[in-house]
Amino acid sequence: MEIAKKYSPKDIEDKWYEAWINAKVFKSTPDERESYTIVIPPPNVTGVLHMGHMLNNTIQDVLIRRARMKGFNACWVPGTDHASIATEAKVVRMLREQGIKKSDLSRDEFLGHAFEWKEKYGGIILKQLRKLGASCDWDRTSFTMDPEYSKSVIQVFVDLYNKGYIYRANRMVNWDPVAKTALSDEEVIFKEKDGLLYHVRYEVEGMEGEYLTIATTRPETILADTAVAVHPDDERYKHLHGKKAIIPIVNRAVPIITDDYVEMEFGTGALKVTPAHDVNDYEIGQRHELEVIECLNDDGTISDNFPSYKGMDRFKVRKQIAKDLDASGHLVEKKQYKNSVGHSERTDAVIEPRLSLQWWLDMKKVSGPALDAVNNGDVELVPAKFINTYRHWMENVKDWCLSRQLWWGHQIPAYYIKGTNEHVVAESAEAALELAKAKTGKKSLTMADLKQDEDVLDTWASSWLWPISVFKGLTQPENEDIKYYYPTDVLVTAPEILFFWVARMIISGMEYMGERPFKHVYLTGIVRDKQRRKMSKSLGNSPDPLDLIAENGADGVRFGMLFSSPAGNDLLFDESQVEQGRNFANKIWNAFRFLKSLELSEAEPSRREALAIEWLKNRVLEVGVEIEEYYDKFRLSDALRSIYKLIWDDYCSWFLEMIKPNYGDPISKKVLDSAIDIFEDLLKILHPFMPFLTEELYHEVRDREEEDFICVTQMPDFQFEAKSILQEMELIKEVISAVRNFRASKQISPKESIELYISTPEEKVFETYSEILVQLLNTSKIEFVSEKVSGAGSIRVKNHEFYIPLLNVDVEAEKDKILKEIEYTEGFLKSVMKKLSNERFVSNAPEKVVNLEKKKQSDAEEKLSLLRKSLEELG
RNA sequence: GGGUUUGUAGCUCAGUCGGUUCAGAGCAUCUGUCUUACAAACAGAGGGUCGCAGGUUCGAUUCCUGCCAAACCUACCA
Repeated sequence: MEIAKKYSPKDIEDKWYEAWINAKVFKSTPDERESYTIVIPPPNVTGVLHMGHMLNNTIQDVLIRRARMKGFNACWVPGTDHASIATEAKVVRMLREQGIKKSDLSRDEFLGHAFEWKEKYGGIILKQLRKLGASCDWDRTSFTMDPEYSKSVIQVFVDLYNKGYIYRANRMVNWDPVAKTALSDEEVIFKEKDGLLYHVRYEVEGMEGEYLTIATTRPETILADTAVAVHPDDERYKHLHGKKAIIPIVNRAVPIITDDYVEMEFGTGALKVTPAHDVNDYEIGQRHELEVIECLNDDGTISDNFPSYKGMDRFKVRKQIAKDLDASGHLVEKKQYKNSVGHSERTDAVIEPRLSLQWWLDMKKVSGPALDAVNNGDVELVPAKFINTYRHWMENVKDWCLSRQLWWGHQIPAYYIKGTNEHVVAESAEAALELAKAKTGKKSLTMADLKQDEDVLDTWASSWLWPISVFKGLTQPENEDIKYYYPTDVLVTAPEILFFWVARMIISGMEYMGERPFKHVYLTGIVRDKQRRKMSKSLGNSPDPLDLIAENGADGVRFGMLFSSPAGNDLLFDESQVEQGRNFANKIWNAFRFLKSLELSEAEPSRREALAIEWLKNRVLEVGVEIEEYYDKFRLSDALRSIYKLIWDDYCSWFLEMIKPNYGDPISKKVLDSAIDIFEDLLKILHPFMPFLTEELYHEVRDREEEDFICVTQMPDFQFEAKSILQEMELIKEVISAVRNFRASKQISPKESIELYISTPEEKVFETYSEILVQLLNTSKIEFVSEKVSGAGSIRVKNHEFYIPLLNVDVEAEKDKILKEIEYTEGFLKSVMKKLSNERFVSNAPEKVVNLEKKKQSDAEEKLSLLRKSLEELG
């Protein structure tokens, strides 16, 4: 049968993925083997595959496939996150397009639409992951709003509440006026923005003509000012202490207060205080018991209390008020000013600090064990440099705002008792009713007297349970799965969500399982383009992963992603790397084609063939050990690089050339069998990185049943001990390169055979390998000599000298070459001698080092005499 | 502002508990070759005062200090 000249992934990849799924090879159930577990960082249910996912999931797949082949019971749990804000926003937009307003719907109606949307469009990303070859146990696919998962989220909330860790309080929160919800600190992204710093003067009450000038970036909040603050030691303003200032526009008199928070050097040294709309002002307000006036609605427009501006958007009002202040002579100046402004992670809206009543988790109460777990290495971060960041965050952790003013999510299980200020927290309405009866002493209470909190929980307050709840560890605490799979082995995720998610999973793991949720956290880099720009939709610099796969095959893309991305380093994605992967696949394909093309003979292996096989076997062991070490350190790109070179250089460039029969000749069946055995080992080693190609070839290179999959075979055992053949072959390879180089420089065609004369103290070695030299150098004759051969060019490798007869020997060029070598060696010897004649070196340096220098000396001297002799012989 | 990390060939990165084989790899570049598995290939070659300046040492790319540059995290500077 004719085998295609080029590897064509598209015919092959879908075929094997289907075969794997049908045979359920990725399915895992607890058994007597040791488990190796990875839980996928659940992508947003709204998500589509982007390059970041590709990197992330390729890494997970490599780790899980390798574990499977190392004899572990490997389990990779896939799933999606309900992503409350992002999904709700998407559903609201979809409804709006259909002419439906969210405000016209009841909660249940809205959720009905949302679930419908989720069923229809959600989880596309999981289907896309199959194209990548992800070997997930799809039967375990989880969703953070699955009924049982939800139950565990509520269970945890109730438990934390009962422990006194969760409380409800009116505080400054990060308000997203577009999504109309509170956000946690982690959901706020600060961006440098060019803005204006307005200097505005306020008249001092009772002192006509006396003004106090403040500086602000937000003149619109003037409406809600309730004080002006100066530093207590500021001489400029001492005469104003205790007076009042009149706020322009609203003409309200507010106290002039003193507070250390004010920096004298900044702006004018006077600060307008707006407790309702600024975090610091709020704190100042608390210290001075200031009135709190709100001027903004939850959507960022001016409230009805200020009729002349009511309903205007905060940014429009800023300009309008600046104009009005200018008109009334209160605006002193406007300065260009750069400051960092908080934006919503999900909607990109400018965050409005706002006072509101929310649920909070007291992080200090729960974070201790999680900090220890990382500090003492129980949870290992890879690369380790992230430990400091983690520690810093954990040591300064702030309370977590848990509630979100949304519908899509887990509704907070708090129930308010009508006609009272009381509430109860319980896992169900029925339980809540009982609690309420007990609390109020009123047995007559009914469901109608309870009203559940309208808000839902922050998404991360459900995904922080992921490694536990995908195994139902909270709802069925003693079940087989949780006992078997928890703790998981490695979490692969992006450093961006170290606090959002990783830290919180460790917290919940320690709190609810009393044990780390994972042993290792592999933090990937960010995928950037060649110019180091982050890949993003808005920049349009991100290739579509599915297109890439279609063009180059999943194996090629996987190779491209991992070939140059050490843990923790950003990945500068370049399609040429994917091409390199595609080329590599093709190279292997062609090696396979070669193996299949040979005619067979019954001959015994020649010495050349036997040596080649023996050498390669040892080489595979040597590199295999190296690869194992890389895996242990999660250095996947180094592991891949080693495999790449092992296959391309050692197997293809050297080994196959060594055993290649003369054109038209058959090959010994025994030799081919060995070559195929080793080829299969190489396929296994490569399989985690390039699963499709290796599966295909594993089935093609020898006849196999379809279900005899490479992905569930065991890795070869790498028991390596250094053997002399490895060193000797290195020397032979070096000689071969040197002779090829010589041929190239003399423009001798590879077709033209040459004679090779060798002058060496180790004739035996060259005698042994002579057949390999003949094969790879196209020599017609190899002879050992002790004298120079006349009419020949010469080359030297270490202390071996080689002569190759030439028709025209350029004696002068030969001399030049030797002179240059002499010059270099003399210089080298001189530097060695300088060291050795240094009294302090000889007496201080370790004996080993001194001996090495002495060896360098004798080697160099030997080489010099060899060179000088050659020079003499040339005349 | 605070903290962390990084600076080695054109690019992406290894490496050094200070001392042969230490200045490396892959890609890119250049030169030959359509050599009978593979031109998506083969055979070769060139390329770096290891960011800069000091210090410690017999010896520093490797340790220390300072400087310069970059990246990331973090912070309320109106």
